[in-house]
Amino acid sequence: MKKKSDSAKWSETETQAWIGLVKAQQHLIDKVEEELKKAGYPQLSWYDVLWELESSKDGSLRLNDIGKKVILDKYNVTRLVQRLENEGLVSRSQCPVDGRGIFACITDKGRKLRRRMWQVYEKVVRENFLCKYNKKELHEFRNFIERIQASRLSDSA
Amino acid sequence: MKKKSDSAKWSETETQAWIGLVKAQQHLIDKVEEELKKAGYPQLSWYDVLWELESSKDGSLRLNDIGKKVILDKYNVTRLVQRLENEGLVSRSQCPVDGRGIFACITDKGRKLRRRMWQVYEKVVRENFLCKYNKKELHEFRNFIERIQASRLSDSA
DNA sequence: CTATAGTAGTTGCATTTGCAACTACTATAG
DNA sequence: CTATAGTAGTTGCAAATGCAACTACTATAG
Repeated sequence: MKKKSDSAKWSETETQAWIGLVKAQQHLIDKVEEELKKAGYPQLSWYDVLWELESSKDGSLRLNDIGKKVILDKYNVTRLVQRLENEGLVSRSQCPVDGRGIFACITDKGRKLRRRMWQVYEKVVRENFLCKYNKKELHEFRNFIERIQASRLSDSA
Repeated sequence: MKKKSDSAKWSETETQAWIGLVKAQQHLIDKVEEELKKAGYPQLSWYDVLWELESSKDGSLRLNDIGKKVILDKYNVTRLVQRLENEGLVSRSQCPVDGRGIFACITDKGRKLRRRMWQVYEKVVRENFLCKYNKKELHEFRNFIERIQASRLSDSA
């Protein structure tokens, strides 16, 4: 009557679901990156930050909050925002209420770039992912995915 | 009667499915990496290569084939295998039939490490992903994922 | 056989990331 | 107010990755 951690045995379905998930997502992301580069645009991570800024009130966020939204360590946020600033895509400013805080604010140039990158991004995702499912299926798919998220959110709570 | 690329508008479900997929997978991978590190083991990419070797005939593969299996550019394969060799986890040898080819062959030490890493890896995936679904759901999930893969395979054909 | 194109793998250089230590500020305890 | 702990952001150094140029070999064309 043993039952130690021979949990090590996975069924075919389990393996395929996990490996499939990893490989499929990697492939999709690689494809997006590839197309962005081909079009002469910067990395997806730049897009992510620009997008978060654009969807925020005032087009600005504190570096710390950017880090949470795009899941990036703080030192990487510092540097990414630095690069964005060098390209004139965002501007930085001190937080008036918290002396430690730094705001990044998207510029017009940043907004324009994001919009152009979106053309490429959205096309890849539509043609390689969204188009594979009809409305009902996509809904189910989203529900499946949400279950993983659920545990993530409660983790950080 | 216009209909240019204002494909740019996504439904809520589309957005959530895509963003959810990306974030969920990123979270899962981060979690695996975190636990591996916490346990004092190397990166997931090391595991991937060791696993591919171990599941191959003779425990060996050509660098080129490793690259295809784990989706890594050739220069990264060279270096990753170099690191694995430095740690005594694989050994390298010339391919007898193709003078350009190099084989990497997993060592006993490599097999042992992979097995130990698997303990950690499998636990994270089970507790954060697999456990969210029953048999039937997992099956459906896999089928959803496979559709993305389908296009990937035909790409490289 | 010779020339030419293609493939496998490596390497130098620049960029990006991870880690740990650091500064500067805020929050809490006394 | 002072001390102490915690948070936001930065930076130096090491490791990893991307890119392009390179070597060495194989495959094809003539």
